[in-house]
Amino acid sequence: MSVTHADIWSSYAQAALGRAGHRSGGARNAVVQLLGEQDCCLSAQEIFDALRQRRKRSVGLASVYRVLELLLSLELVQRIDVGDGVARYEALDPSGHHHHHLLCDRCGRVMAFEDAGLESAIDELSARLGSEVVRHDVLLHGKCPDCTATAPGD
Amino acid sequence: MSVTHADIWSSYAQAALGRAGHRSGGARNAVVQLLGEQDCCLSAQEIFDALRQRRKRSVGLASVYRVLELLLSLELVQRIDVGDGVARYEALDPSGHHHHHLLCDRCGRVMAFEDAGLESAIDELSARLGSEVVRHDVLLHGKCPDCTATAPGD
DNA sequence: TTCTATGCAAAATCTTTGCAATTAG
DNA sequence: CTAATTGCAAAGATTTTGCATAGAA
Repeated sequence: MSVTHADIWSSYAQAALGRAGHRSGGARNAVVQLLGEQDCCLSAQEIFDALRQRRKRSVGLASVYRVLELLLSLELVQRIDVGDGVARYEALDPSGHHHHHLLCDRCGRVMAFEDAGLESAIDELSARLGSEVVRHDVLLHGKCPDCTATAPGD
Repeated sequence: MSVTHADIWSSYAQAALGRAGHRSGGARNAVVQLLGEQDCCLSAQEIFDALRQRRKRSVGLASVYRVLELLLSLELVQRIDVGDGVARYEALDPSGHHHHHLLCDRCGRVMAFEDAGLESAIDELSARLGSEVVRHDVLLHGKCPDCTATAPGD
């Protein structure tokens, strides 16, 4: 089996956790592994459900939240809020490479996309504002490609 | 007294509510009036507190939430989520003119800003994606001008 | 008069915290 | 052996809902 993208982030995260003085543990390893495998964000409940399916001994939901909080504090993951009252989390690429999100108002799906033009516009904007900007999130509301095809117009 | 910007949005919102078949009521009028006066977003609790101060008879927090839900469904307001677990709301300008938000990670303040370059980058992006994009939110994380001046670097 | 709007209280959600037991180093 | 990690249950916080009353048209 080859080294996957998932493994790369997981190893990176585990190393950062170790460097920060944290011990290893079953629940945290499982969450880190799962997050590394994702293409887009997951809620704590979704992580809990996914881990419950793949592991014998269940992971506590509280542990999921605690792991996410820890990963957030080390800036290993990012919190995404699409406005439905549920926080979602996704791995942060240490290279700074990142994507943004499209929320489909019809089917509720959250999709990732990238755009170089957007990045440079935000870079210029950051320079213009009298503020130190360390991160940015762009959320588009609309219809995903599937829903656009299925129900064009509205 | 002149016609303020606040009055313009309030009248517009009241007209839209009437057109949609809703009756007038004290709580809703107060929320609409308050939202019209704001330059940036407010949480339900902030709206509740502000109205409690200015009115004799208190407005129920549940009513605030119900009014906000109604205004959202008529697309008269927009919901903003900066990731602290509290939803914020602000009036939507019917002309489409809008701003975005900077969350100060140091003092927690949310500020509004506008940027034409950002808007055109998003317009081009929308055209490129195979999706109908109806709205977009940009959230910057960093330090507001005050905090940048007070505590540069970190 | 009729039906919406409102306030209060209870319920539902999502998230955090307390604590005892487990487990890594 | 020592201290961090974990799971469960309880507590918190935010938002929604039920219901009886007040109020608009």
